[in-house]
Amino acid sequence: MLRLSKLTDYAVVVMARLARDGALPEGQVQTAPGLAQATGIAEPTVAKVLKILGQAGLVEGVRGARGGYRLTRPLSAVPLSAVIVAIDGPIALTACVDGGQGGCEAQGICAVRGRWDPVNDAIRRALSGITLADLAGPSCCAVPTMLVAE
Amino acid sequence: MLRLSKLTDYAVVVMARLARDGALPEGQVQTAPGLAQATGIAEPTVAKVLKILGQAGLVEGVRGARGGYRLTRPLSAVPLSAVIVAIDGPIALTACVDGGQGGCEAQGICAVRGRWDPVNDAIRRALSGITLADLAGPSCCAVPTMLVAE
DNA sequence: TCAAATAGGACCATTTGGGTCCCCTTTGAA
DNA sequence: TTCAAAGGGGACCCAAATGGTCCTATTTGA
Repeated sequence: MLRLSKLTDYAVVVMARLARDGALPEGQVQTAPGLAQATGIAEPTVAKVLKILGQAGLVEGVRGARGGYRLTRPLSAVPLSAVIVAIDGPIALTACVDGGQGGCEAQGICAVRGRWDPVNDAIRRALSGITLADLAGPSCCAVPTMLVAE
Repeated sequence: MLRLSKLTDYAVVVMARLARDGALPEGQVQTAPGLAQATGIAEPTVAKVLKILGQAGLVEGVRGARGGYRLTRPLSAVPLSAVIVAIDGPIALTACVDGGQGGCEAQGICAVRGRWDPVNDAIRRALSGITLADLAGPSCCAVPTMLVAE
């Protein structure tokens, strides 16, 4: 189905939510449990996503009591591809592309060897042109209408 | 990694090979075992791929002795997206998009609801602009250099 | 009449990813 | 000084999707 992982989906939702108050560096932080409740995503999962995003530098974690997370950049400065790369790894449609180094066993025969690059580039270009601000939209900062029960 | 399935990869390879002789309708057919040997892909897998491609109308199967498969269109008339859709199903990055009908349980909260469509469109556009001829290239019709041992 | 080849579906095993939990470190507040 | 709240990092388990194989029926040329 050519889908991206749920984790990536969650990451987008969490970051969109994160932009609500503590929009930028030095802004107010939000805790993982709080984000979990606000988004309806299970708390351990939110924590996991935030850890990964932190390692990628997309969010900044503040440790200790009264700690939490904040964005390091405005949503408009975060291309969707950055989130995908952070969560899912490099964008490459096939396993036999660059870096694979001996993955495909039919190298001698494969007629399309080395020709996937234009495809990958096209995908990357499409995903780089869309920012999280495009996904969140102006209505992103509206107050949440409800919280999930359980 | 945002990858497509191996089956799709196989399909591209098989179709590229299929274009070698029996390029078009009324052309010479090639058998599944023959294609398997020519591509280095396991024979049952090749058969499976060809069946799916047949159902999608991308190849035409000829039954009976001396049967086989041939392309229904030249590679230049087959967008990559057609193969992906045939094997993997509709191209949609997230599960919560059109048709999902009640998939996401956090509908009341989700800030990015209904905003993935532009992304999906961008991907579809990128994949529709590339044909199998682009992937196979002029060198596609060169004789295979070797066959895999086992 | 037989053999070759497709058509279709059922089936199993493996892998990948989703999700959870644990312990450690940090740090503000009592 | 102590405690509690929160992030950091990793290990672990389970399940769903996928890859891959096989079996049977049907078709058709020799």
